[in-house]
Amino acid sequence: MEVKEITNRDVDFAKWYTDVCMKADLVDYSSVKGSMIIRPLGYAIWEQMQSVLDRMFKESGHENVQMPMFIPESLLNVEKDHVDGFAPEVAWVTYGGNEKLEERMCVRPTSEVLFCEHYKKIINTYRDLPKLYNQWCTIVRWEKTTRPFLRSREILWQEGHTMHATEEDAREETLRMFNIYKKFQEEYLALPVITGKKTDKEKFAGAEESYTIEAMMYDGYALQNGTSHYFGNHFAKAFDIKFTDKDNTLKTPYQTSWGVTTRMIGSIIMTHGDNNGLVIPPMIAPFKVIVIPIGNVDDKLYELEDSLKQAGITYKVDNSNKTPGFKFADAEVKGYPIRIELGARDLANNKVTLVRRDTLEKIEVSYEEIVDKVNKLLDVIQKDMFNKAKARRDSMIYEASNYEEITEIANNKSGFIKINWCGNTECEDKLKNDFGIKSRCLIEDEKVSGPCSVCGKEAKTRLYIGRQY
RNA sequence: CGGGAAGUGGCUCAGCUUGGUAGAGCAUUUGGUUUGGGACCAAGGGGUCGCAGGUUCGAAUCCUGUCUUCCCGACCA
Repeated sequence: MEVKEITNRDVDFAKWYTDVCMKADLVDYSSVKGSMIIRPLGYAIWEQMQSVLDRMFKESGHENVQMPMFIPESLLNVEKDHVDGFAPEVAWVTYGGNEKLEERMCVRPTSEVLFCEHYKKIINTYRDLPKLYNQWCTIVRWEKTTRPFLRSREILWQEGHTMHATEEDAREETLRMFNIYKKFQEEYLALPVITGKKTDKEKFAGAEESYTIEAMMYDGYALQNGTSHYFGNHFAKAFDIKFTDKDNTLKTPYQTSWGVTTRMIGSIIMTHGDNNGLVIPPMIAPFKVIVIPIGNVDDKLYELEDSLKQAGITYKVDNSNKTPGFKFADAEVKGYPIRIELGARDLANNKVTLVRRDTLEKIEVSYEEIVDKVNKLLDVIQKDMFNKAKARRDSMIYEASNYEEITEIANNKSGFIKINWCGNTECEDKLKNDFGIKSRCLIEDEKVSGPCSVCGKEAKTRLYIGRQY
């Protein structure tokens, strides 16, 4: 075991990020570009995310299924916008063994068409609706530039695909899942996310409306952390999915899809991490506590383990023969929310030392009150992490009412900018060409006052813009 | 996919210019001493130099191709 130096976060943020991924043992590279090996700690974090989200999905009536990983070319081609959006980045299978396939198949980049093909078979009457399916799987998108968790070719995710009898139901579902994502990321991941509708230019290929969860990283860049799409009945029409409604007429159902990926792990790293390494929010931490025995304290250690188990607090013990200093540093790199220093010297006075990972504050408590203090501290850490991230995010949101102001901010600051927008794609293109800045999402709860901050024509809406990963 | 940099024990790197058959630190193993912020002593093990061709009597070193990683850009979750 080795704990290595981490690049300073403020000197080289990109390198710092990679260092944390590698040195906290979250991932490793494989021999295939963009296909990451997710190591035990990284995967354990994903499993935590999965278990919470899966419960939320099931509580809201969804069922898990598993779809094939291959999509015949002709099936992918059924919906035009969809193909156009994904064709450039799909991987193709052309041989089965030694035989060339009659029709090539892509490895799913997303599974809309597979669900539609299946829904066509199983949806006949309004009694079959809604269909609320989800699957946990991997998808493949042949990205050119890849980075651990942020952009890979093989992506571990969850995709929900639902069919509804009415537009209202489908729209409601789109927002329901959008809100579940938002709640999950705020409450569990301690990410102060910005949420809203995507502009037409930025919405999902084939969708009528896309809602996005945008997190702001430490460096002010945005990371799109989840999306929920309302499809209307585009796909249903393209796939000729029909059902007999109560009024005995044939109708086309309405569809949604929504997904989040292991990219959320990247968000946690880049939002909460510091120069000592990873900081995992307690609610999602696979192990809430790391116990570091110092000297011979075996009796008390077994006792402590029993109390932690009884209290349902997940923990690890570092029993290696490294020096305490080494173990402290290692515990910090890996981001355990609380470290318990169980030392002979403290115990002689009936004390132990708790150390918060988020603030590195050391707290002396009596041996008897450990479990109680740990439980309270976990709550405090979770809240403090959210508030700290929110304060930082808020301090990096700017306002611009005209193009000079946008230019000034874009050239000198990092973060999101709120602007007025006329609704034309040309203005988005201009921002992208001039500054590499893209629309994040519409701001629907703010009134427009003044002209479009880009072109000066009449503004229709408020808009968040910002650079992204 | 364009521009740049780099691939040598597990890790970080030296050696390459001027070809002669691989070296350091850390990690690791064993024994011992240690233990409250990245321990110490001693003795070991481990690589044919990303991969594939080529030049040569001889290639880590020169040439070509390719793969991977990092940075910048374009594209995208």
